[in-house]
Amino acid sequence: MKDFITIAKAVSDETRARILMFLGKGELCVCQIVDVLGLAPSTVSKHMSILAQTGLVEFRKDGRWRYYRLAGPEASPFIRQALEWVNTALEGSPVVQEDTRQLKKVLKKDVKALCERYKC
Amino acid sequence: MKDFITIAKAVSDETRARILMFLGKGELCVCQIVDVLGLAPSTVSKHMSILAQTGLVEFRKDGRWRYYRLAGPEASPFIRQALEWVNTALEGSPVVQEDTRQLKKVLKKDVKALCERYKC
DNA sequence: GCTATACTTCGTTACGTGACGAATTAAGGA
DNA sequence: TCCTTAATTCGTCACGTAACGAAGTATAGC
Repeated sequence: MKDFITIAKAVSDETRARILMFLGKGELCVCQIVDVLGLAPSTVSKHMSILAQTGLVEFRKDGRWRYYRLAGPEASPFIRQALEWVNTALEGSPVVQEDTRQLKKVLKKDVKALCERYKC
Repeated sequence: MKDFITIAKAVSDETRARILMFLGKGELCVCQIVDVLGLAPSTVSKHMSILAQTGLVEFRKDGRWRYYRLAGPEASPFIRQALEWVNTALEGSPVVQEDTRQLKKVLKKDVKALCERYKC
């Protein structure tokens, strides 16, 4: 029960649902996610740690970067079911479409260029 | 998106998830649900109105009683998918099993007898 | 080692939400 | 008509949570 509630709460935040949708297109580092969402890095980091703790996403470290991706086929069936539900419910949603557009822009940028935000 | 978040939030409360599980056994009036959960009628009423507003449950009025049931086949596909997800995730859960036991006791009682609570 | 930088953790603030009892509404029955 | 009662609505309180910036951690490059 506890696991279910944790996953359901993780999914029921709009920002996290958006992240799950555009993360379906491929793995991203935190600074790319920050750029798509337009939120503070600390906020995004918190969201990613919540998603990772539930098992909905996984990550790999590469130097200073941390790349997040959706949980793979080895994840528990009901994690998979949750991801499928989110996907079914949200594909075609205007918010998700706009995020997809934004993601394309972000992917064109050099990863290094993204980090100018930290120089402020 | 908004609909999805509303439904996900509705489902991500433990009390409401429990209600959805034992409501699968058949329709119940509010006072029966109150008796299974052991919560205040006002609290249960609020939960039911949240569930009804999302479309996860429906109700019919019969005199002073209001009978709630799970959404039927005519509900939107992704409401159905949500209910299936909850069911898959929670069937066999100890909390749900205990509620099922409690429900059996409640169903043995006369509906009138349940309402003694209001006389206190 | 030092600096820069990608990310996380911490502390604060504002807002959302679940619990309850009291008051209100609606429907039977005397 | 008045009373009882099933259920809801309202007001309040405590707690959870999402946002941010500041501070801390870890890794790459000089």
